[in-house]
Amino acid sequence: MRRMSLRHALIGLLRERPASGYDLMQVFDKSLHQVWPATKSQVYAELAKLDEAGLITVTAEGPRGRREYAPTEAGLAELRHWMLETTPDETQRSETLLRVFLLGALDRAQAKDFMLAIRERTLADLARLDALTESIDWDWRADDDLLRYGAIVMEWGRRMMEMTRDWSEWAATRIPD
Amino acid sequence: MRRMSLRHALIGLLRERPASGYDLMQVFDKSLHQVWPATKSQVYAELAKLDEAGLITVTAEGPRGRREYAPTEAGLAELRHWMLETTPDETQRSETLLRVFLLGALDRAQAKDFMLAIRERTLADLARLDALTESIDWDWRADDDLLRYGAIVMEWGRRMMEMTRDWSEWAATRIPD
DNA sequence: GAGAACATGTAAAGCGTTACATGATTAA
DNA sequence: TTAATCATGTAACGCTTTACATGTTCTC
Repeated sequence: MRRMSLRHALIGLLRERPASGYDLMQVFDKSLHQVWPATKSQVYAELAKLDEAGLITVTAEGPRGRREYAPTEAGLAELRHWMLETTPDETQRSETLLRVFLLGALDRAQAKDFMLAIRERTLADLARLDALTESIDWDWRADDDLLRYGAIVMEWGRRMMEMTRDWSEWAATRIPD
Repeated sequence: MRRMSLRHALIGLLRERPASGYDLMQVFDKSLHQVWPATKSQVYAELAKLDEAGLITVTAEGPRGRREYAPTEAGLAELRHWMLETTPDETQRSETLLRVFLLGALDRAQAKDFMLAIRERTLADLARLDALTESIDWDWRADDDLLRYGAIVMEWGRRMMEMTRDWSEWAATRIPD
C-alpha cells in the first residue's frame, strides 16, 4: 500500500455525498477521467477493502443490490492526513512527449508534421473543452465543493491545452528543413 | 503487449547510438525521468525480450558482462510504425490535481494554503530547471537529435511549470475566505 | 415486451516499483 | 587497498486494464 490515491479519491468523493460504486463510476468517467482514471473493477474492489478497513461504511441499500457508502471518522482522518501530511507523487508519463524526444527516428519533414499534428489534436481538445464548459450549469449549487474545485482543475486543463498549442507551434518552427 | 512505450523508447534510444542497459539507465535517470521513468529491472528485462523478439541485437560485449545493443531493421520498422501509425495514449494522472479536486475536505484557509504550497513547489522546480539548463553544453554536437528534441521537450516542461505557477496563483484568489 | 440503464462483481494478464543479490573494474 | 563506479539481474508485490459474467429495474 504505497500511495493509494484511488483509496483517497473514493473517500474524498464520498465525503461530498454518500454514493454507490455505480455513482462513483459516473464521477470517474465524467469528471475525474483526465485526472485520475479508474475502472469498475478497481472501484468495486477498493470500496470492499475500504469497508473492511473501517474507513467507509454502508449507509443505505437500494434496489439491485445497490449499496451506498459514506466515510467513517477514521476515513476522514485518513483523507486529511493524506492531503496535508504526505507529498504528492509527481511522476508524469507522456507518451506524446516521449515520441517528441525520439523524433530523430523520423526525417525532418515528418518530425515537423508530427508537431503540427499535436497542434491539431490540441485544438480539437480545446474545442471539446469549450463545449463541455458551456454544457455545465455553473449556477446549480454554487456552494458545491466539487463544482468549485472541479472548475479550478478544469482551468488547469484549459491552460495546459493552450500552452501545448503554443508550444507545438513554436516547436514546429524549430525543426529546420 | 498493449502499448509498450518502454519498448519503443529503448529502440529509439538505441537508434541514436548503441548502448548497454547501464547506459540506457543513465538516460532514463538524467533526461527521460520527467517524461517516461523506468527502473533497472524494467530496462534489463525489456532488453532481453526485445533481443529475443529480434527487434534489437547485441553489437558488442565489454568488461563486467557489458552488452551493447543496436536496433535491427525490424526494430526500426516497429519504431516508425509506432510513431506514425499509432495514436499516443494520453492518459494523464496527477496526484496534485486529484487533491485539488478534493479540496472540499479541508477548510478554506487550508485550501488556499494548499494552492500556495503548489506555487512554492513550482517555483522551486523552475529554479532547478534553470540550473539544469545552464549546466548543459548546448554547443556540444549541435546536430545531435537527442539534444535537439530533448530541448523541445524541456521547453514543454518549462512552459508547463510557468503555467502551473500562474494557475496556482489565480486559483488561490478564487477561494473565498 | 424489449431495450436502456442500473448494479456488482471475478479472473487473468500486463506494467511498474522496491528490495534483494552478486560480482568485476577502475582510479585514487 | 579501498571506495566508487560499472554492470546485470531475480523475486515479490501492488496497481491498472481488459475481458468475462450475471442479474435487476425502469421506461417506452
